Amino acid sequence: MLERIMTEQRMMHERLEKAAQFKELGQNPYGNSFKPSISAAEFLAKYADKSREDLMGNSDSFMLAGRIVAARTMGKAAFYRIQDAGTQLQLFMSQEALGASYEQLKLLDMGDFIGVTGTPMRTKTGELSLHVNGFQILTKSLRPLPEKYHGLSNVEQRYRQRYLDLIVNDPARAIFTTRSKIIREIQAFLDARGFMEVETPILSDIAGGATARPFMTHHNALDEDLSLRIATELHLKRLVVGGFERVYEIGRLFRNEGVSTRHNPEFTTIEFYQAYATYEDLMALTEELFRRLVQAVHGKLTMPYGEHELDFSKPFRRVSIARLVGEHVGLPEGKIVELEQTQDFKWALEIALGRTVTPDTPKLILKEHGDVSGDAVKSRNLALHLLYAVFEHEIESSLIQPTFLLDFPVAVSPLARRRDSDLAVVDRFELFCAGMEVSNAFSELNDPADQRGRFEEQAKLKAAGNHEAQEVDEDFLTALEVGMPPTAGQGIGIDRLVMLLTNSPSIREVILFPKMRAK
RNA sequence: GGGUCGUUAGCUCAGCCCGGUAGAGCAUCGGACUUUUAAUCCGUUGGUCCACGGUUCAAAUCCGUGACGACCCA
Repeated sequence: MLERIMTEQRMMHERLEKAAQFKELGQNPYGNSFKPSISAAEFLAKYADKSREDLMGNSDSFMLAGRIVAARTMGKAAFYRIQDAGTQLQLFMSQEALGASYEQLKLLDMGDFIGVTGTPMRTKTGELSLHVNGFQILTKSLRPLPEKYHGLSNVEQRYRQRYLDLIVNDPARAIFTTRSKIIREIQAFLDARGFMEVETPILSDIAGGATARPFMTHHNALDEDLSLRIATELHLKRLVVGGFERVYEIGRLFRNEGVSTRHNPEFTTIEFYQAYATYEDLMALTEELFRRLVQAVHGKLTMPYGEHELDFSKPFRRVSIARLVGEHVGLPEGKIVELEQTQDFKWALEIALGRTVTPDTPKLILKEHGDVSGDAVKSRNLALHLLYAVFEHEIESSLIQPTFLLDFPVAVSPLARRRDSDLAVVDRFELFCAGMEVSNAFSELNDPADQRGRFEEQAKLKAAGNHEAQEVDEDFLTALEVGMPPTAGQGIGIDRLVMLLTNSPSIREVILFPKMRAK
């Protein structure tokens, strides 16, 4: 009968049998009464500098627990290896020390959790180990672990059964401990500067604060359609209106778009807002923050990403969109300066043709702006929008070293403050590293009339079929009418930041449970 | 949304071109072994070859469709 059933089921059957045998011996295979007296990491640290001779006859007794990840039986002695919170410890089990219970080793399998008592020792080859004089089953594992040498490399299974990945793949585990550390560093950095961490709604009447298509849902009792937030921006700014002058939120956002190595439908950002600050203040703050993070993760101010070496030690480059495009198409310096100041959208169009993501992108941008003739600000806004499209398609991915991108057109910045000296441009920057946008910041728009106009522009786009455009958020406008102090705000994509700092090529490597198609 | 590649034992993979009884290593199970490090040695079990359809005397293999995944592009 047993011969006919599948391997894994047969293994499970065998392991259930062993669990039953433990019960017969009076040991609960899912008991909960074992209290370790030391962790594996602490144990190893405690005796790290003790030699084999030092430890001979040592009678310090410890209780440790962990999952069995290796077992080598040599007859009357055996070497086991347990993993406790990511640290592995070798156990020396001998018939001499264990007596009759040595036979019960046969009831153990890879993956079981056991509790052991024993004394420190060093083996012939010098490995610090625990000389075990007693053990008990803590949790019987019924399913086999991945293969010990090749481990688990099937990417799909690594993501779907992340717990297996975490058990057997140390680098995967390290990414998530680093992720946690990065978030803690950011919190400490902001807390030390008087910021307060807050939580704002995920369920929104209107999904605003970003250009993205939201997920829709419905509240039954209220019979209301709701969307999941696509940004935390508008709520955080309401809090600045309310007098919390330095706030931040680390939170999950949801955007109903494609899945790729850089996009997961739910992802984490931090947004922070500081009253009486400008985007220039935030550039200085950002440099400081990124240096601190790189230092905390790598212990120095340079770090690898893919084939590149990123250097955070020098002041980050600050450069306008127009200058990068001018350089990209090979304009002489004089012309670049001219392009940075340009109101000549026909010139910009000439440059943009054939250099955008689709051939008709420039056409669509022209259409969006309508007739701008005779209006210097509108013409300049359009020109810079066209150049921005070139940047996105041809230049963005080549910004390897930390670079602040400046002089965004109003058209692509519906929530940012206009520059006093240049009304087509907003006081905004984006930070790029390793070809990725990792941060976006600006002096906030707090003029309710201007904000209403920008919302209305967005609403027009939405009505014309752009699912990513925003709606007019009357409640937010009311808040601005009450009055928001001059403020600067910044958003940082935590997932991309972690990708950057852990040299991970895919966002799925830094999200514990990335979205996979339902099976 | 498009292109390329992939899906075979619990895991890691061969086999596919060129159709002919389903393979290896690890894991499992049994045995030997008191200092191993992917322990070793002897033996053993284990399969809806992603699914469906087609071609054929015969399909893991050739063809088609679909599912899922990875990467690249949008």
